[in-house]
Amino acid sequence: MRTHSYGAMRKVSARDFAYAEIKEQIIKGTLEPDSPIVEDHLATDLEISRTPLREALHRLEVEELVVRQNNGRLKVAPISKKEVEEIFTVRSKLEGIVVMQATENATDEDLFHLTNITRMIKESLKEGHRENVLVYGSEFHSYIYELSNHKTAVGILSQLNDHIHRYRQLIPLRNEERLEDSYEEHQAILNEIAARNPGAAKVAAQYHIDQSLEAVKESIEHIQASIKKET
Amino acid sequence: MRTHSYGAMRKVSARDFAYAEIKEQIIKGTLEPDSPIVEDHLATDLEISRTPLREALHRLEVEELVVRQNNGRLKVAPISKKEVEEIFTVRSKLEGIVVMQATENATDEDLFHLTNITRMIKESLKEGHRENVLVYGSEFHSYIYELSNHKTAVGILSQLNDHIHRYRQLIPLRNEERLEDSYEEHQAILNEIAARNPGAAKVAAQYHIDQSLEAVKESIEHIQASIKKET
DNA sequence: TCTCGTATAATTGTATACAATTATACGAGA
DNA sequence: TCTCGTATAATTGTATACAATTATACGAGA
Repeated sequence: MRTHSYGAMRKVSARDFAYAEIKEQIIKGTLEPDSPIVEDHLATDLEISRTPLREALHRLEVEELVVRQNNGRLKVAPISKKEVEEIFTVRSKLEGIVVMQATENATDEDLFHLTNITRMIKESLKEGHRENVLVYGSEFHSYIYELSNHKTAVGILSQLNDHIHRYRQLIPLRNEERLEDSYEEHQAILNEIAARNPGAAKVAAQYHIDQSLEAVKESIEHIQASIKKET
Repeated sequence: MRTHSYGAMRKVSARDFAYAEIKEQIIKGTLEPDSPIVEDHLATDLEISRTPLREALHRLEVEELVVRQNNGRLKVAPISKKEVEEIFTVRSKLEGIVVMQATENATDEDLFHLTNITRMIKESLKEGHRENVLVYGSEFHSYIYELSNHKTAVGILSQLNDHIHRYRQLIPLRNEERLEDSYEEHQAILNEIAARNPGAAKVAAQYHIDQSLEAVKESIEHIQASIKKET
């Protein structure tokens, strides 16, 4: 097994290493949708034995990034328009819950931090650093997740976001203005949190997710031929 | 490994057998909250080897029915009031989504079936078969899950419901009238589905879940001393 | 050439052995 | 008696061997 040795870094188990590695490859698209997974090959690639690998694969199967076929073999999960819609629908509601809680828990310090992140998004936009816009956008959401202190919703959101990140990689956004709209939506969420208005913050958060879904759907429709229809 | 042999029954893997068995024991309370889990003992009990057992335990860990301690050993997940509240909050939103979809998909036949289930709940109530009230109540929800055709939400709901069932086992309901109120709420959901009113059905479903939470919270407060506070 | 059957290879599922880690028992010394 | 240290036992993590299942290759017969 490949070992990194960053000073006193906590040694990670072969299982967790495999889980993280395979998940990343699926999200990045290195492992393409529908491509077959053979335990022995993957174990050799990752330089671990099949025992911890199987535990990692089983988890990915439960999380539906990997699916089992009728013949008992695994493959990388296919993508489907219906699944994207479902994921965003659920995500919208959960982000609503989480933002509402975060609004109630936010201290002035937290507001300051969120304001800074939002400013970074704006500047990245202005300077055309599209990559950074996404990075700070994720940071904005993550910070709100932490603030919410809602372990159940956040746990589910993390899983859903893995899937969403994969779709983002696989389906290039068509609408060039989406990033700017998205910034405005973040700003709106922040404003409502700052105004200590949980209900309005919830609405703003849900609007943000719903708009993201619309953008993704539009992109999907453009390349629909290559996307397998929901089974 | 214990094998059942119901005719041409599909042979289940040791892993899935262990998963189902342990989960049931946790939900039923046979395996009590916080009790330690030792792989070797459990493997011996279930008459399987540690390899498939570990895969099952890992899944239960991801689903948070089992938690890992700092020393690397597993124990049955503790229960906490905060967790119940979180689970019900999320469940409320997801049931809303699912009932709304179900309303849109329901055929007259489906309505007929739901009406029958509801009637069974009513009769079980009248005859004092409290056990059956819960059974048909679950059936009511399951049928709506199927109707919704919303794989993502239903998958999450199933996991949440495992936790809820455990709380139900561990925390006896205090409010004797809850079952009757619950029946009325099912009836209300059914009425809105029959009226083909997705929005109203959603509201009715969420009200139902929110009321269930209130009942559970009331019961918890009564035995609070024995319940570990959220960490 | 095409279809089918069968031998062979590939793959998954499970048990087990062993190394690494952590807990426990217990005696020495105060 | 109490505390600490150390030997021993218990436990987890991983690799590997093998059995069971499934896919593949390939030749015989039409």
